[in-house]
Amino acid sequence: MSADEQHHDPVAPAVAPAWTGPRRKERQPALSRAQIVAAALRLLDADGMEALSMRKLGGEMGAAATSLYRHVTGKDEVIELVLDEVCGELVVPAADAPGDWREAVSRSGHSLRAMTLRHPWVASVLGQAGPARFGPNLLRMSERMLALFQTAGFPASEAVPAMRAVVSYVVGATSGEAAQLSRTARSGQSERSPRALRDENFDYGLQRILDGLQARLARA
Amino acid sequence: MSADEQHHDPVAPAVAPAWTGPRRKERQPALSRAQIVAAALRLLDADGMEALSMRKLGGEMGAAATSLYRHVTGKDEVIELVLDEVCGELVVPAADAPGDWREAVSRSGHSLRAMTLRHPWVASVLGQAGPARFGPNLLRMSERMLALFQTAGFPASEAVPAMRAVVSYVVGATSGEAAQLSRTARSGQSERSPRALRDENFDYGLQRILDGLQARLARA
DNA sequence: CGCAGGGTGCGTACGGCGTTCGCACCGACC
DNA sequence: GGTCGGTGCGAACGCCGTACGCACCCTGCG
Repeated sequence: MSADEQHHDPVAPAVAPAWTGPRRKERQPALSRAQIVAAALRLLDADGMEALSMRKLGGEMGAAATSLYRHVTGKDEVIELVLDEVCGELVVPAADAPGDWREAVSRSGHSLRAMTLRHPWVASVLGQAGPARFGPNLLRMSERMLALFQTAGFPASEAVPAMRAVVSYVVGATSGEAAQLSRTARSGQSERSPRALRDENFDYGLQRILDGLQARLARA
Repeated sequence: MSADEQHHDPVAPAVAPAWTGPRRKERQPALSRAQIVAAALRLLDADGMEALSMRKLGGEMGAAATSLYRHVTGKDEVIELVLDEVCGELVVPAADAPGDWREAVSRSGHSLRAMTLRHPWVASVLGQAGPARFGPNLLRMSERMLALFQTAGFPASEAVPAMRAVVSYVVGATSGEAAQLSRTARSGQSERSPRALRDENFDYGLQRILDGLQARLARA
């Protein structure tokens, strides 16, 4: 897993040497996997899912669409890679003391929501088909979150459903928010409901779920 | 709503009368809004979201793609209409006695999940962008469900977030299920987790949310 | 120093998509 | 019988994802 970890600067044009001079055209410096992911992320964040096409993605880095296929199997893989990239922004506390689980899960849920609202296209990916295969970042976050429930004391048969309850709520709630957000963004007008109220409503549901899970845990 | 209920056979060439004889081609019998919705539903249920194109939809009823635009503004409207059509399958109990709210909400949640699993493409619509405008069926169901929370005794400021909590969970959980389901269906192999276990896991999360909401209600 | 060979960019092309436009035709109404 | 609104549709436009093969460059070897 995790092929290359270069990643320093995806745009740096092989800086200094005058080179032999590119004969035919401005030869692209690299066009690597990492650069493709960075460019795709730029397009997605700027204009959403429908703005991501292989042609535009190539254009974003001054290359032709078909060149991308040397580095990536297809559009699906690009989306998988970008999704895993932004999953690196997630913050899931480590499972230390059993007593901290509620606060830790709450923070994780808010972190997932915040990431999705920063990158509203994530909702389309998560809500629609879900990732076919989990990337390393997403996998790591899932395992960390599951550990939270396990060390909290949930029996083996309940840890997974409990985690799924929280994640499903966050994904469902945030998908709706992101859709509404990008719709108002497209139509230009200002938000209908202020941010503070949306935050509050989200937290209301999350706390009710945690209440239910906590009660269940106490009864064992 | 529900313009005409002909529908007998979308290919039948206006059976009995010799007619004057269709001069140029086999003239289609009607091609109405209701027929378009029915044909779209057939395609979607059979082969999922990616199988719905205006050309295939036309072909399904023996017509050209462009003919559809006489009855429908575009593909988006087709999807809106079909979504609202299946929302007619939802069962949301009426808000009678305040004490029945938990059972009623639970039934509503299961009904939404069952409908979505019967029509897995619904998850793509709900999870991705959500309906831009609510159709009459969806609107009616939303109002009925909100009434459930209001008569249960939730204060005005909490009824909406409480409902959203339940609906968000159901949508999020079911999207994941539907995606996994259609993925295994496409790849041909049998289901990885048996139906009974999936039902159980879904109900676990739903009951925890209801526990949390019930506790909140009791504290007021 | 020359040359083979693999990696890489890209032009072309194919099939499909949503949608627009103008023409041809039908039934109904005056 | 003539007109006129409604309707189906062929052609076309500009997108899309992707397969294929050619041209080029860099590298490593003799």
